[in-house]
Amino acid sequence: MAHILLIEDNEDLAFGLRATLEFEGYGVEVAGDGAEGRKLLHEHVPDLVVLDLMLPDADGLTLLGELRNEGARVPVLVLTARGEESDVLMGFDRGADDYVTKPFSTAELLARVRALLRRAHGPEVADHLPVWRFGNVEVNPASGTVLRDGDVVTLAPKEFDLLVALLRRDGAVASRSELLEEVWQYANARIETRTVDVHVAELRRKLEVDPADPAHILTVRKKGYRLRR
Amino acid sequence: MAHILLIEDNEDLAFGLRATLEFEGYGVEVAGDGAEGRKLLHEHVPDLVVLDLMLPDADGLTLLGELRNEGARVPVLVLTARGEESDVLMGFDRGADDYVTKPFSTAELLARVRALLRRAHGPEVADHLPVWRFGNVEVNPASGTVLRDGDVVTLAPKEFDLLVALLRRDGAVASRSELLEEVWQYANARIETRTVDVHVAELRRKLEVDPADPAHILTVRKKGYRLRR
DNA sequence: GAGAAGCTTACCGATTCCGAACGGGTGTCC
DNA sequence: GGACACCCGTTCGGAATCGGTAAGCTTCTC
Repeated sequence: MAHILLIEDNEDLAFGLRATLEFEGYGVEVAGDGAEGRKLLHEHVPDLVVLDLMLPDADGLTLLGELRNEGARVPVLVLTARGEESDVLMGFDRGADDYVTKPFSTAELLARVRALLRRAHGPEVADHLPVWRFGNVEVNPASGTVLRDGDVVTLAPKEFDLLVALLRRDGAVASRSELLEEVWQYANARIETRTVDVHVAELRRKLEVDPADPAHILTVRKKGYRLRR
Repeated sequence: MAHILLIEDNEDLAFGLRATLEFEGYGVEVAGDGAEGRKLLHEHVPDLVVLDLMLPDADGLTLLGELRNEGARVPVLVLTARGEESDVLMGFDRGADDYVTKPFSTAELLARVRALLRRAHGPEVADHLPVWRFGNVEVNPASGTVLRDGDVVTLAPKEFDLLVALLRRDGAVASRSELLEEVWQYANARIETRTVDVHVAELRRKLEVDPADPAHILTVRKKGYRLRR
């Protein structure tokens, strides 16, 4: 999993970007100002830095200059407001690898993130784990997040593991004992428990349009459960 | 295709297991004793080993111990007779990944084979089950679904298992007692029940164009039933 | 100590199963 | 060809099984 350090003082924007990047399967750390960013950079070098130039304290350009003076080769993607072209040029001078001007689309940002990661690390880092979709649900195994109609759905850990176990079957039936072994780490499970059923019910409640008549999380009588895309 | 090495000294059982596994789409090699198993293991490392603990010569446990001492990481599924739990525990000590106790059902063995392969190689190796067709019917054992003219047909569990049992015969006749043992797990089936007939009738009703004059699910008088593709 | 997560229990409705019974079909023997 | 024995198809209803779910308990975390 590729790790991204996001240095952004606007809390709302930081929150949204973190969610977006995490959902795409990146590990994300957020720094609220230049000082914190500097600290995190020295703790753990990420695979990519997303840096807002308009920071309150030290300001992003200074940080960028420091980084390059220290010889750090981590790719940096700069966020800047439109009409600050002088800033942008200065950013390139000091070693930014790419930039996007606000307001930008999520798709554009992600495309540039992927491009930078691929340039720096090759496709294996940029093209991370797949995102699974079924119906109106998107599941991101790398970040552990699930979206339904674009909204985050909170799943308990076991629920998430169960969902992934079903997804990994790619439509094949998963028996209760297989699931108990895979998700619950039971050894050689004989089924005298309804645990799986109860958790499946909770998944349906959270993810199905009509939990009583599920369209995707299906029961195969006498055999187990399977997930239809 | 996943390759399985079967180490089993009972010829009848070995024959049956080989047929079952091959029919499921696995490549199967059979060793009749521990020495031969050792030889085949060194010639070509399989994706999975199915090992009967009760071998005549060296005995399975020794072989298993040797395997692990050599650092081989191939998953091993152990077959053992019921009531040999001490053997089983020793098996786990020496590195068996799972076990089934005899007598076991075909379905259970296959489920555990799939589970082990999935654990070791991921779903792409485990779940490449074939789809069977006859007439306008398509049977997908992985997802437990049956299509007729492209539409889903709902089969009861016993009906589905019966259909699979007939398909497994690949056109050969299956006697009522064989079917009772395979699908119904009757011990030594004497036929004083019409159960098989009733379920065959239901299959015909759901799958045949003209149930009264079946084109595929055929009666062989005095012998049993067979499925013509 | 409040809340969340996870598991078990218990109950209900629905499906499935299977024996019993009957009737139709088939082969055989005279 | 006719009668008979046997084999198979089919229907039916009670009983067993299976899965959904609510409720409550325990454990763990913050």
